[in-house]
Amino acid sequence: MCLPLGLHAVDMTLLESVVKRKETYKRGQLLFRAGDRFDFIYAIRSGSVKTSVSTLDGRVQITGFHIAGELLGLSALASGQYSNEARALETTSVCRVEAERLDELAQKIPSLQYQMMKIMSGQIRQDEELMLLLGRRTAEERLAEYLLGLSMRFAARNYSPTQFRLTMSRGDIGNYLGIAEETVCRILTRFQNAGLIATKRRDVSLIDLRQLAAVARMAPAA
Amino acid sequence: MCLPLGLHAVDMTLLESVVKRKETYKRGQLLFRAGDRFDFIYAIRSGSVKTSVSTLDGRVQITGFHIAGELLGLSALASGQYSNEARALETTSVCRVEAERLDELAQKIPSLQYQMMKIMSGQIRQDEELMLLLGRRTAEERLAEYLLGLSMRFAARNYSPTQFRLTMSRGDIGNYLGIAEETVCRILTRFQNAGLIATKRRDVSLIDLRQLAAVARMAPAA
DNA sequence: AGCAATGCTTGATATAGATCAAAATATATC
DNA sequence: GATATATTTTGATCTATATCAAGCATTGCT
Repeated sequence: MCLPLGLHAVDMTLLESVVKRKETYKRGQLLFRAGDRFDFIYAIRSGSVKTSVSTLDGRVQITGFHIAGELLGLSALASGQYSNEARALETTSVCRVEAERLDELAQKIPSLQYQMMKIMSGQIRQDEELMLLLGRRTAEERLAEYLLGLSMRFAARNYSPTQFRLTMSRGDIGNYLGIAEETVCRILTRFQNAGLIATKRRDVSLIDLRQLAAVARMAPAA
Repeated sequence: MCLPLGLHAVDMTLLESVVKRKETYKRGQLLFRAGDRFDFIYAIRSGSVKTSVSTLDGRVQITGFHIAGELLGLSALASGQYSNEARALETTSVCRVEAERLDELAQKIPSLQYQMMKIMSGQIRQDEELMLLLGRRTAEERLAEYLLGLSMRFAARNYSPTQFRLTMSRGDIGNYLGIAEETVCRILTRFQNAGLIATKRRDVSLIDLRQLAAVARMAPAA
């Protein structure tokens, strides 16, 4: 099933009725753009997606990388328009829930709204973390934290937390972390020389999680 | 009334029953801290509040300044604990809604949950903007945008959009914008010399909104 | 298979803004 | 009302990271 919302089985069939199944996007394809009318909430089934916002003069800030089980489009609820754009990083399969039916549906399934609020609350918390990162951390800390964050998300989905493939480019990572592409490369090299990680292009192994956490100045990734 | 949620009159009386009225905080007092059990949603009646998150080693990032009509504590919903801390910048009066009664209440007033979702959705959007600011803008742009943002919020509340008092210190502003306190001062001086603003300590007048918007690289503040 | 396009890496140089230091002004305290 | 404390401002110097530049590796395309 598509939406990891912890609903009762009864509610599920109701929900199924508004979920349009299995849209697929190829690498580079847009799911939606900023300013588009709010049509759907998206849930990622497989693959990965980046979301971004931009200034009028064209500078872009990537605001998140999203993998299986995560929801997209929530910030459109307030205004009826998407505020960000979402683009597939690889072949990606999603479910979509029609926005219009969402109100109507929420009346019937109170727990749905509650779950969605929880998800949005979690999103706000995550955004606060990213602000802390962008405003207060050094480039090394950012990258170490980034790798550990990915690691934990993969772990939560029963993928290897120490070996994974980055679906985003160095440029995307740098943009997301507020540092230059070249700085990303240099620091990855530094980490590699220090024996913290091994990289080969987009494949990464985390070798010394404890020391990586020390660099990130976080608690060790339990 | 305290909560600007656009509810029906019928619902209002219900809501009143869970709203504890009129708590007041003095400058510097804490409303809640990160890690505290999630007790209340706060709505600001008057005054102003800063919210912040911190790293384990004590670095702080201010994530917002909040004025009358705004809600605090929403990000605690997901985990049952506040993720940030909130501190009064001046004498501040708030209403509090008990978190426990919120679930129960939401069942009775479907539109309440919907309104709260809209507010949270708006918060996510605002956070995205701040990320864009922290990740991609120069110090001058940040400060110009900051002043214009305040201006718009005051305008929306029928206060003067061109003359207001900053309730936060230069240090707070710098922290929020991800720049040093000294840089805030220098740039304010630069703006003043260029005839964009006038400052006297915490009192600010915006003189040339159009040019300020040009510096911020935003659309003119309609 | 071979070529083009894209993405990654490393090096050299430049700079925005941080940090350090200290004076000037305002606010709080007794 | 005087002294102490905190905030703001300005100046001098330093540094982390950006930018510019060029070569290398990989992937995709015909």
